[in-house]
Amino acid sequence: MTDARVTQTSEQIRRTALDLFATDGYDSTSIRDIAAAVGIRGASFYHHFRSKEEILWNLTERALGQLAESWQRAKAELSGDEPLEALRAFVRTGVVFHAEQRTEAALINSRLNRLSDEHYAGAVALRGDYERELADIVAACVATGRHAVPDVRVTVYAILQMTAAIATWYDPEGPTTLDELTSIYEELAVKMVAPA
Amino acid sequence: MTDARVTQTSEQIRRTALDLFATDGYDSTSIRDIAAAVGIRGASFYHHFRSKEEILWNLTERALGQLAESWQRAKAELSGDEPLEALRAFVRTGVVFHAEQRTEAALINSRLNRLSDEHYAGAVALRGDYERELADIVAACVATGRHAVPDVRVTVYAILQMTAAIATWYDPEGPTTLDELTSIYEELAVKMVAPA
DNA sequence: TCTTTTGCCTACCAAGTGTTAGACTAACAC
DNA sequence: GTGTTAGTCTAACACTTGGTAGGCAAAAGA
Repeated sequence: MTDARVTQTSEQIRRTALDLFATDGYDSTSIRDIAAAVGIRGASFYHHFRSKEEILWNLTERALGQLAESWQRAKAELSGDEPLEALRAFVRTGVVFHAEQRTEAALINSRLNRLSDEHYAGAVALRGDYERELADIVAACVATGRHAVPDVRVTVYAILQMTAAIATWYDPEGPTTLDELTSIYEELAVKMVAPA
Repeated sequence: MTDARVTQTSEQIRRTALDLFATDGYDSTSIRDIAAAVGIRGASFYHHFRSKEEILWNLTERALGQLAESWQRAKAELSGDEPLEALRAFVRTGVVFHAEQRTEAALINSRLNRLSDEHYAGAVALRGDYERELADIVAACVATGRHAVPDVRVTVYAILQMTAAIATWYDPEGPTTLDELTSIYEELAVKMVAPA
């Protein structure tokens, strides 16, 4: 058994654990809960993962990777270097991720501190990379002179977190479609960097 | 022992529990953890509270009450009925609350779902009242014709949640003072309702 | 003074926790 | 066929969980 191993069962465990962690929280989800939902016994879980923390990290790393990757893809498709377009694209991918991958988002937006020290540091670093992307964009917007912001750092947090919160309330069956949601958020973000 | 009872020890238990819930989470804080931090044994906790859930609800209700109350106070001091001033005041009190009462904020911004069904419903109702206050303000802004917003409901969530998130990152020792923070957020919120 | 209440204690309970040991079966490699 | 591996199982370990029973000392009320 290696870490990278991906079998049918281990993948099913991952999916199930992700769901349960997102719904009930990491602490109140037991190995036996996960195993039962997959149709095996608790002990068999340990054939696929070394510990409960390992699967948490495994899922967290994946989720952070997906978020970063979706932004990198969008970034690559960006033509020209108009920073406002980058801002729009960044917000768009953020909204889509948090609305579509709500369980993954719930994981990375909440208790990272259940991870071991190294893994926690790793997660914080990955999240920091992502945050820095937005900080650079906002700074570039301001640098054009055509936009202004009361404080770059705080504005970045505000944009990041109003986006992240989508995962906690968005309902695909609700009154707002994903398309509407992305354009609403794009507009809000653009307004936030509007000249004073 | 009644619910409303407030003694020295029970107050100390409340404070300690609030801290531990905010730091470690409700699930991973045991009655014995709380008791030990207060200097009593686990069993003595039950002299002051009927159950673990009771103290969670007790703290949650207080925190929601404090938030609502601080807004009601600010609202009462509002002169004139310029809705933009109300928006500024609402954001201001929200920022101050989430920056100063970070532990209380952490409690109400996370797992309300550990509450019993009735208490959960109560908490959601209280939060709903608070949210509706902002919704009314934003709607009033739009109604003047001098402001516009892509979508009232979503904008309300965005403002509410960028504010709530302050509790997770704000550091009083950090580079931004509370005064600066409030004016940054006021400005951001005002921009968000700027005419399109 | 006697009685009640307050506030804490020790000791316990039943259930659940993450995790390990060791055995078994089925499939695959040679 | 033989050896190895994957994947599961039962059983257990040591410990923690929320909560209870009942007792004991000090204070308060009569």
